[in-house]
Amino acid sequence: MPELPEVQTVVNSLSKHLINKEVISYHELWHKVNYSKNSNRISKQIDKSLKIIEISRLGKYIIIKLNKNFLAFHLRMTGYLYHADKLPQKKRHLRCYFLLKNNEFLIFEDIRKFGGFYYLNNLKSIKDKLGIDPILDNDFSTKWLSTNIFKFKRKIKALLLDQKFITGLGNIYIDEILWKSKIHPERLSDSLSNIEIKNLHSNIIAILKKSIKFHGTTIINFKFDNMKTGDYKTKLNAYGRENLDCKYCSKTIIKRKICSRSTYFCISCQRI
DNA sequence: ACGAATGTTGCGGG
DNA sequence: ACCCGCAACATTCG
Repeated sequence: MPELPEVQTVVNSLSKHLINKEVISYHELWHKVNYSKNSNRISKQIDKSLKIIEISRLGKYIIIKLNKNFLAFHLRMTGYLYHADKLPQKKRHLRCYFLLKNNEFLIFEDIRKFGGFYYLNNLKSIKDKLGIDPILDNDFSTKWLSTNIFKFKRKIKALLLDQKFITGLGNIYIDEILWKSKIHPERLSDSLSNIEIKNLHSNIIAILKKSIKFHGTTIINFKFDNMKTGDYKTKLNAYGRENLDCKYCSKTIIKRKICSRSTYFCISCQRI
């Protein structure tokens, strides 16, 4: 579920609570939660003192910098990473947690078990999977987008879903961005006009920034900071609005499988 | 009751 | 290159 704005929201929230906190112990309740399969190393490192230095975002990864090594969490569909001063009452979806000094916790819950973390010496393997970041990377200009978008002949939705092209976008925000840009999701990337690319570029930035301001979008499961939810859901113009009127032209928003994903778009504004 | 759908990613195969 | 289907899971909805 979580895309760039939701991940940024989690990062901002965690930063408020976790900087300089000492890690006392690690507890794993679901064996696949550590993608690196090196949980014994975490425990060894804890014995030699482990401390949280900084929290940041790389694409949809939450990076927790420790005095040695990094945790790189991915929430996938239903992951929920948060700080609390006690464990959740219902442990059903608890997958792992870190006990911190003074009886605080860093808790990872995940209904569908797709989420988890890497425990790494450096972030190279993560960075290698990711393209440009539309919010954090100053190189993401209209010029960057036009020169790179023409290198491919792919459905624009497929290209925007590709984390190695632009990192951080997912199904909801792509539908929102393409709706606002009046671009059909199946348009081929090398067929876009300069003006369409310019709009696409500015809408990517504007929509992501606005959503971050509203703490992201909660459809069903997204939560941050011990049970808070995202308010951008009230701002959605395309995603989830099947059979409702387009807010531009009053024609109908339809839902169709495109790129194997539910895709919402306006039959009139977004022509192929 | 059962099949389909859900915001992600990675893989294999055509 | 590019696209598709499927798998990893649990839960909800029609």
